[in-house]
Amino acid sequence: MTSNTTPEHDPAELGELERSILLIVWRIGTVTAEQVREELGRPLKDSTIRTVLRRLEEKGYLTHTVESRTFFYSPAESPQRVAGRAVQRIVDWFCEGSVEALLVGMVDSKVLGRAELQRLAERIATARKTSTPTKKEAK
Amino acid sequence: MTSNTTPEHDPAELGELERSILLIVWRIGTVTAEQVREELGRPLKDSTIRTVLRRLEEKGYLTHTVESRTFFYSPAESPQRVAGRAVQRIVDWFCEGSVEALLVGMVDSKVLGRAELQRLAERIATARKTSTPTKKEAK
DNA sequence: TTTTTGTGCTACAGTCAGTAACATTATGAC
DNA sequence: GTCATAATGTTACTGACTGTAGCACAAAAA
Repeated sequence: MTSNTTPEHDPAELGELERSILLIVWRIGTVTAEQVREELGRPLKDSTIRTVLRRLEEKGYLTHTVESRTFFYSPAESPQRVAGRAVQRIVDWFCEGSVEALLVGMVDSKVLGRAELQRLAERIATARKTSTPTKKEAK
Repeated sequence: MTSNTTPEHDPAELGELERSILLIVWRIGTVTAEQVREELGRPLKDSTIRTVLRRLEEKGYLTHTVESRTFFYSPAESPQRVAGRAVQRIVDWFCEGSVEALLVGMVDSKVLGRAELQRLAERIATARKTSTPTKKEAK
């Protein structure tokens, strides 16, 4: 089995608060704990926010840099990429690895219509690589 | 507020064992606890299996009928449908509701290639409605 | 009526997210 | 140099949920 240890973080394993905070970071781009606290509607203690930010980093969603003793957190990956992997997992678990089965399921459960699917596929297929270039490095 | 308890089960909130068992039910169609135990490789107590089956039913994944005191569990929904909703959730959470963004993300994170996407879209768009009609009743 | 077989309830340990207090340390003011 | 300030590091508690199972009870079979 070559011990395929590709734990890679697991998008669904996020709690409500974690997700809220992650969304904020994704929206704003780079933030401090204080900023996050202001953005969140809820009155949470400073340490709470920082704990969650740390956990998000441990889980691989964020990275941080230090600037004169202050932590600045940034996304480690674009939301789309995370979503993409999340979907991969769903495909593996529930569709026996078949993306097609998944797409069928999406149509089936009204997540998107057939026509829409085709239209999007078309658009994406012909799209330039200009979409969500999290990093501009060309491999 | 009218106690908006629309928990709707949450595909990602399944544990390992729960998922294993759910997969078995999906594969076989209708099973008894005993059958499940045999299918599972692991040596688990009977009560364990039944507890999990019950929880899966509570969560909405399974239903059961009783036949002369024996429980027969069946899927409440097709895996594809469940997967479809799971994806919907991902779209809502990570892609701000844009399925397109998700598809882009999938392409982006190599879950599927552009060409493949288009091919599948084509196929699905022109497919018969023959896919997984879990229930044919229209409510 | 005794045995068997299957279910109904209850429970306990482990993990994890939500939440936070308290200790520590680096900065800058005086 | 000392003190206050601001930020981080450490640790912890609670509740929910999953894995796992024991035990009492009822119905069917022997």
